[in-house]
Amino acid sequence: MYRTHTCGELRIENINHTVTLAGWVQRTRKLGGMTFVDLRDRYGITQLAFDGAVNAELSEKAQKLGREFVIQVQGKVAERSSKNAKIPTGDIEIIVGELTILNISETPPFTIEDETDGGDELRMKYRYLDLRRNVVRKNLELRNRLAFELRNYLIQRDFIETETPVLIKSTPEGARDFVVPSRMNPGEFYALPQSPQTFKQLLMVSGFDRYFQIVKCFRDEDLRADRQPEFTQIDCEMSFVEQEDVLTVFEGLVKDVFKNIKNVEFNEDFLRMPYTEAMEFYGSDKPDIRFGMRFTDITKEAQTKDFVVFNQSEYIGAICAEGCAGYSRKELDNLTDFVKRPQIGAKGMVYVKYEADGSLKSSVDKFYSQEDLMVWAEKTNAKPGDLILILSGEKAHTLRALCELRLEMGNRLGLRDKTVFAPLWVVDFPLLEWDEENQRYSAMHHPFTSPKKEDVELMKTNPGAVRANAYDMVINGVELGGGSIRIHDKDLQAQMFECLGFTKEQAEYQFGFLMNAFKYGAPPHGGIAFGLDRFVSLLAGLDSIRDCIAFPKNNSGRDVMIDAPSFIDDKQLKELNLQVKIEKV
RNA sequence: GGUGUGGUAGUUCAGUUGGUUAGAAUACCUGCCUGUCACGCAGGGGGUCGCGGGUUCGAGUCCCGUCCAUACCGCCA
Repeated sequence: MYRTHTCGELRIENINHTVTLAGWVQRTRKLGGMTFVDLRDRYGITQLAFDGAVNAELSEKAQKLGREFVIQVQGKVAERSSKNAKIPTGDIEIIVGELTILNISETPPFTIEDETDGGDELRMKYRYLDLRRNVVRKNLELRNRLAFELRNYLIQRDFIETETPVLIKSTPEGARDFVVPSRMNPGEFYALPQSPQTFKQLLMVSGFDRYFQIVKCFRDEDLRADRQPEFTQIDCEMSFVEQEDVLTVFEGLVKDVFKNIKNVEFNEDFLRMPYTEAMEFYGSDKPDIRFGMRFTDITKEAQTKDFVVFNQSEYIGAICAEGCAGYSRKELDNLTDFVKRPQIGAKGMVYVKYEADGSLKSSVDKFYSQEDLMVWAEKTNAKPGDLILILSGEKAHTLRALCELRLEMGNRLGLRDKTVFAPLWVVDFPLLEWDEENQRYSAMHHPFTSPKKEDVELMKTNPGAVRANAYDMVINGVELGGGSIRIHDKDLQAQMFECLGFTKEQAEYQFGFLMNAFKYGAPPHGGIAFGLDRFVSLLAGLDSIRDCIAFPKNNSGRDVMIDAPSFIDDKQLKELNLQVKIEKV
């Protein structure tokens, strides 16, 4: 038996017990005669004590232990003469009688501490060492807990977890597919699923009624802090439901999870915000509503004088930053530079300071009188002491820039507290969006999303105006999940493909199996999928989803630990009937 | 594909206007130390300044190119 206890469980009650522990050497402290070793495992740290006066040979052996050696000790639990209140096992130590080195270790390239000295790149290369650190392990424990709570909630409500294939068919819609060559079918490729979308719909046709799956999905697109090429979804689908039913079940799930894991209770129903409202007042389809600072459209009020910049703008929008009238020229310049960055691309920023004495001072005083400015102040609900920030230009761009400015001001004013959670549903998304590049409509959500009944007629006359039965769950500006009520009628599905510019033949080639299934009694159905990685990082307050994934990819989609992707040898290529044109390095 | 930031000891970083032998902390090694717990004290070893080219009497520092990392934009139904 390697151990009788873990390194986190011995307490004062265990005094005089003879125990065996095994773990990693966190650190040794040599004080001449006495030697102390911190022994670590997943559960904690226990101090080992060696007295040179009692057993010189054993003490010498202990002094030679290096960091991260794997050892086993047998000894007696003793009360410490000087206790350590910082750790749960701090009242006791092990007076070691036997020491076995199970494995030696090279000195690790970074310290295995909560505050490690290792940088991100190094930690990824030695991820197995990084995972020994408490902070990273705790993220994975939280992930496990979340998955448990989700399964628990869903299974209690008759959802069946069903696996769907990973080797499927490539489709041109949506994200770029990862593809896998088929050896037995020369020249043909599987694709890895971007989501199990069509399979879960087929399960509804099969009568499974309530399905879920915690499942890996794959998208071959550029990465971000919150985007990995393979990521995990909580994929769900239900039959005989309308939008309201889906929102109720999954609002319940989110509430349940927050209560059980974070002890956070949402007593009110989640806000429902139409897409158009989110765009108009937050410039985003995933607004962070932990704070206000909604946009005010002052286009009409601002186009009253000879200020050419405003007069040539399609849209002029303002936000009111409470208590910021005291901002210095330097701070305002800094904000202006922020919105002028190429990523945001505003041409400039106009400010109006509503001074404490009630006067108004702006960067456009040359053009506008106090009375003019007061109209803006009233419209934005500004009070003395507030600062009004104004951006103008082409509407969509300006809304987006204003969104960034609002979030930046939220950060500066400390309004984006990671321990506060502000959930909402964004609803009534457009069914389609115009794709400039391909000069056609594409599905905003996906091609299986149903249009609102009252908008179906518009599909022929004004497709861009059709609203969908689609919804996103957003918390703190993070799109946690999204879904829709699907099309279950083969004719409507055919019409949708037509809207997307598919020929009948293309639709048949890509999705014939689905439309075929719809011929055989498809029930009304809909569902939702949550991003598990984003969910965990939201709960843990992480900046990147990488920190809650055991073995994540870097910014270029590489696994720097195993060094993937990599070239394959000529024999493998030949079997797959593939030729690679790029020279191997 | 684009923009910004970074690359100097095992590691995290500093390095002034281009100027002597490139520093600190930490880790590592040696010695001392019987109640430490981020132990302490003394000493020591450790550098392709990412790579290539250029300017210069002289480049870690300036210029050009390139690679890598990272955040964002495009992209991600």
